Amino acid sequence: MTETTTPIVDENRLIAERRAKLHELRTHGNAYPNDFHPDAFAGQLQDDYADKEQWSAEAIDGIARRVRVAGRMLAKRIMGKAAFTQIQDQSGRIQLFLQQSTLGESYEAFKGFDVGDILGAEGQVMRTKTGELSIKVDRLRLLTKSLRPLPDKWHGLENVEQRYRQRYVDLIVNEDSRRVFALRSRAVRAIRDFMEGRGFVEVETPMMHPIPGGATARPFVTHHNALDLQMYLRVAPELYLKRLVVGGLDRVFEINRNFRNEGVSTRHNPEFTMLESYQAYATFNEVMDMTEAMIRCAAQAGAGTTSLNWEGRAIDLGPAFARTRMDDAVLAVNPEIRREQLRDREAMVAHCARLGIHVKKDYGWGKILLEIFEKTVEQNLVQPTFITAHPTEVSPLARANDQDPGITDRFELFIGGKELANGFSELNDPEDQAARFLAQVEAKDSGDDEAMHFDADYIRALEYGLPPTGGLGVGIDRLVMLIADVPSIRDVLLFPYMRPEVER
RNA sequence: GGGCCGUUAGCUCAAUGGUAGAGCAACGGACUCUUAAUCCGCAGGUUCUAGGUUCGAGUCCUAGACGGCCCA
Repeated sequence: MTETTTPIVDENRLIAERRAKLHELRTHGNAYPNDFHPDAFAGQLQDDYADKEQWSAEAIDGIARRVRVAGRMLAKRIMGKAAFTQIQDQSGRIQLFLQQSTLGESYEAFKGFDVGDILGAEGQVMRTKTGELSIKVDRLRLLTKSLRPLPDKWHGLENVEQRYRQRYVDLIVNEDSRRVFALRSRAVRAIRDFMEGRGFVEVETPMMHPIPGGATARPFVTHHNALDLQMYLRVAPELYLKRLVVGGLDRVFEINRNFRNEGVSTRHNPEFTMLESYQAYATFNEVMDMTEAMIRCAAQAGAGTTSLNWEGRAIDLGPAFARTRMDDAVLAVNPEIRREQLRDREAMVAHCARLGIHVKKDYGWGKILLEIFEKTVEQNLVQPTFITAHPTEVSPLARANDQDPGITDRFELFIGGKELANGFSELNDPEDQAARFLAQVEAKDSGDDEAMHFDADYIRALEYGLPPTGGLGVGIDRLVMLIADVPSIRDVLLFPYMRPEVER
C-alpha cells in the first residue's frame, strides 16, 4: 500500500528568504554538516558557575575554560561589530558573545543567520559586564538552517491547536511545555523505581488482543491480513498480567498504553497510559497502602513536593488518605436516602428519578448505587480519598467480600474529583469467574457493547491456580495532570489525538 | 452527540456594515557588553471554506471545516 502525503504549501516570503539562504549555503559545500560535537551543555554550564560570588568575571577568566556547545538560536542582538545571541539545548540556554575582531568571516556569516537556526560554537566561558554567563566565541558554525520562522519571542505559541499539532514548535518556545514533559518523565521513572524497589518485575504484554478483556470498554478493531484475523487493540493488560502471576511472576507490573474507543475530552484520549500491577498474597488493603506511597513518591519526584496545587485548590498528599465505603459516601451527601433502601431497587429507582439519573431496566441495585455515587459524590472528592466496597455487579473481575458477597474487596482512589487508581483483591475462583464472564456475555448480547467477552484461556489459566492476588491500575496521564497542575490531558500527552489537519 | 465561544500578516492581537491596522519577527541602514537591545527606514493579507443579504461584508444570515470550554 502506497500512501503519498503532499508537502504543506504555505511558502511565504519569510520562508522564501530563508530558503534562498539555504541554497546559497549549498553552493559552499554540505549545508547540513554533522561533524560538530559539543562537549558541554548550557544547563550544566549555568549550574557550574551559578555562584556569582565564587565565580566572578575575573575568576571565570582565570580558569580559561574552553567549551563547544550546540543548540537552537533563540535571540539575536547585533550591535555593529559585536553581537549577542542565545542558544537553547535540551538542558537550558546560554548566551554567546560574538566579536567581529575575533570571528572575522564567521561574524559576517552570522549576520545572515536566523532565529531558529541551529548553531555550533566554540570558545571560552566568560561573564559579561551585566553578570550574564556567556561564551566568548572564536569559532562559529551553522549546523542546520531553519526555514520556518519561530513564533513571537515574547508571547511564544499560544494557539492551543497549533501547540498540540506542532508540539515540536511548542517545545522550542514554551518553557512550561518542556517543564510538564520533564516532570512526567521524572514521575514515571520514580514509579518504575518504586515498583522495582518492592520486588516487582516490569513486563510487556500484547497490545493486540484476539479477545479484548480486562475492562468494560469499547475496543478499537483492527485486522491481521496474513492471518485474516480480527484483532482488538487492548483496553487493559489485566488478564495477561494475571496469567503471568499464574506462571509464577508473583510481583509483576506494566506501564504502557491502553486504547478505548470512546469520546475525546479534557480527561480522555483514545490512547492513554496505565500502570497495572499484581502482587500475589496481597489483599486490596495492602495494595491501597502501596498506592498511597507510590502517589506520594511520584509527586515528590515530579513536583518536588506532596503539597500540590490543582486548579487553584490545595491538595495535600502528605496525610493518610481518607478511606470510605461507597455506600457510606453516598449516604453522607444524600440525606434523603436511608441505609436500608440501598439494596432496595425500587426505592433507589425513585431516588434516581429525583436526581435526574436515567435507570436502564437491567440495572441492579449495585449499578444504581454506582450511578448515584458518580453523580453526587465523585466531583467532591478533592482531597485524596479511597472509595471501597464497590458492588459486585459493577466489578466483574474483583473478589467478592467474604462476609457480604454483594460487594467486592475493591477500592478506587479519587483526587481532585477525578478517578486516579483502581485496585482490588483479584477474583481467583475459576468457576465464579466463568459465571461472571457469562453474565457479561449476556449483557453484550442484549446490546451493551462495553461488556466483556468470554475468555476461555483465561479461565483455563485460573484453573491451574491463581494465588490470592492484589491488583492495581493507575492512570498515569491523570496522575501527571495532577502533579503538573494542568487542566487537560492533552497538556500531558506529547501528541494528543487531533482530527486530521485540513488542507486550505 | 448537544450547547456556548473562537478562527484576521510567520507569532500575539486590533478594526460602528464604509480605504484591513499595531507590536514582535522579517527586510535595508546605524551601533564592540546586549538580554523583549536601541534608533531610523521599508515591506508584509485567500480576514478558515462555500453560499447568501446589501450600493458596499473581517463585521449580518445559512451551511460546513478545525479548535477550545461545558454537558451527555
